[in-house]
Amino acid sequence: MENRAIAQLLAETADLLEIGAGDPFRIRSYRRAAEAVEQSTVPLSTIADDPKRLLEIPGIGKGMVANIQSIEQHGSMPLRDELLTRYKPTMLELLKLPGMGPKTVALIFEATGVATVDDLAVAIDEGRLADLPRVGDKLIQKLRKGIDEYRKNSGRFHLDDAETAAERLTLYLKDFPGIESVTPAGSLRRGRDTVGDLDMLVTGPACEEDVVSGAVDYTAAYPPIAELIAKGQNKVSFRLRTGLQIDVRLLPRASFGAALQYFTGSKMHNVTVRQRALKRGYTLSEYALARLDDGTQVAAATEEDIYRALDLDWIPPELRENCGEIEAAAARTLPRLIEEKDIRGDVHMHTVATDGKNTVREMAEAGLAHGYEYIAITDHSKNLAMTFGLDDERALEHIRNIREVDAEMAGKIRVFAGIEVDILGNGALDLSDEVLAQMDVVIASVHSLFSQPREEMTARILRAIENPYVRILGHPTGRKLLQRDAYELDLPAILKRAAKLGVAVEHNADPNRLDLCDRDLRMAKESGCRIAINTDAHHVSALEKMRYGIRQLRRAWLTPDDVLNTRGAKDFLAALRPRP
DNA sequence: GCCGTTTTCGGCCCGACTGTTTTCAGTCG
Repeated sequence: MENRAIAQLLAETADLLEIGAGDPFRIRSYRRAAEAVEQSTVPLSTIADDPKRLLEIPGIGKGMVANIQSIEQHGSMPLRDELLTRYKPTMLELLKLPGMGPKTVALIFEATGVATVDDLAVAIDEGRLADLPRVGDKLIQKLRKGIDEYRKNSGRFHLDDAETAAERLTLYLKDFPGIESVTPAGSLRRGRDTVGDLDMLVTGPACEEDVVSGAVDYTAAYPPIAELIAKGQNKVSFRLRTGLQIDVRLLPRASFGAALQYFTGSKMHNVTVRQRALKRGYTLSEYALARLDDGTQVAAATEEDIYRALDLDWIPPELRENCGEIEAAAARTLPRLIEEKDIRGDVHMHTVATDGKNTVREMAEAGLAHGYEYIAITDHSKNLAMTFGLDDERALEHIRNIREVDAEMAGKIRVFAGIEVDILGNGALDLSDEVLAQMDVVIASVHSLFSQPREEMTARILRAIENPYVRILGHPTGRKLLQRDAYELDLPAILKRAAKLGVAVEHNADPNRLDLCDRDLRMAKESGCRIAINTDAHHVSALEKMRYGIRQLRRAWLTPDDVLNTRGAKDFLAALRPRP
């Protein structure tokens, strides 16, 4: 079974335990184990009969080894089976409704037998919840609304959309006298590939305790608010029409570092940091790190102060997932993560020759303006007819055009001639080897392979990268975030073969693709694969999207050495698979 | 159920807000 499926079963068990009012610490163990399994780069099915290796994973103990083995053998485990005799798996979707926690799910289920979202809607309409303790009109209205929302959207948002919403809100808030800074925290700051809601921290003289109510009122009056969810002393929560929920906290300057640390998370990172604080005789909250005995503040103004007081190096937000970053910060061995300024070339982009919006020259000038030393023009090949893809003849003409621009731009930026060549149904490529031989950069991309069985698609890709002219594998997972059309591929097998052949894998920085998630990127690195990041730009403005992809690389702990296009033009080409 | 610079038992993070209470439980992040 896939790691993701195993993790799903463990997380499900945690939810069921919670509905059954099980031991909270036991529940946490199941959650932690689910996360550990999900994040593991080793397919657990390959080591399920090796308890020693399973136990090496933090969060997996003896009990979980038995659970994982049972899942591998029977597709479930005793505890889950037992819980499912009492509860129904569909009850788990009820937990996703705002206002519905495990206690309420259990209460409603026991009183009315409601176990699905649809049942709940009917029960509300029939007034069957009216007599339940702790279920008043307000909660029923909230649930009714939550059901509508639940049916409408998936509830997560692309990074760029979240960032745009954050920027707009920032402009509004900064107009208020005494608000000095507005900072996104939460999963946006950690650079998750999608964000569920937006946490915004606001500080300045207007956020001091005695005057903050003015700024709170001003925040709650933000015109685009579609629904005000909560408004308290220093917190405002609301939803925009798009469905994006935003939580705004207004905090005094003196505790800003503690607040930023606290609200950046992740949850597990915070739990571990606070445990460390306790061991050292401190307690950590969103207001300060303080001594346990007399409450004296030790650090609060900046994140650096807080981490330092706990004998830790400052930890980049992208690493704060409790995946070893705290141990590394204690040992002073955090890596120097890759940054956007390390990238010296963008090596996948399109022009008017196919479905791009700008000319070769315009793309080159945009690359130059971006500070790049080189770009690669990689238009589509003919099989993607809807993009007016290039056949052999047009491809050769396109190369001549690119070489001309390259010559004109000499001394300023290099322009490589390339192609994004389509993989056909039998795994062959749709341009001749003679033409591919002329290209500096040949990207074989996983297109037009929808709804094929996993083995079939994997086999096609493996065959395609055997072609000696292929230097980069494009869209290696075919993933499109928030859509269901991602290919199900045997990624470990593909990465292993690509590493062997010297074929690099691309990481597409477009925020609705982000082809490789952080775990995939770690897997690529561990497989010995080379990685190239690019924007797949169809327009000059798309070069800006590089920053979103960089955050995924950072989340995977990658350094400049791990990424090919941190090298200069010559070294970049030399690091690709040698041409025949 | 996991874990160990107060180890094989006894711990396990912290606070705000809401709605339903008449002193607080449940949810959320």
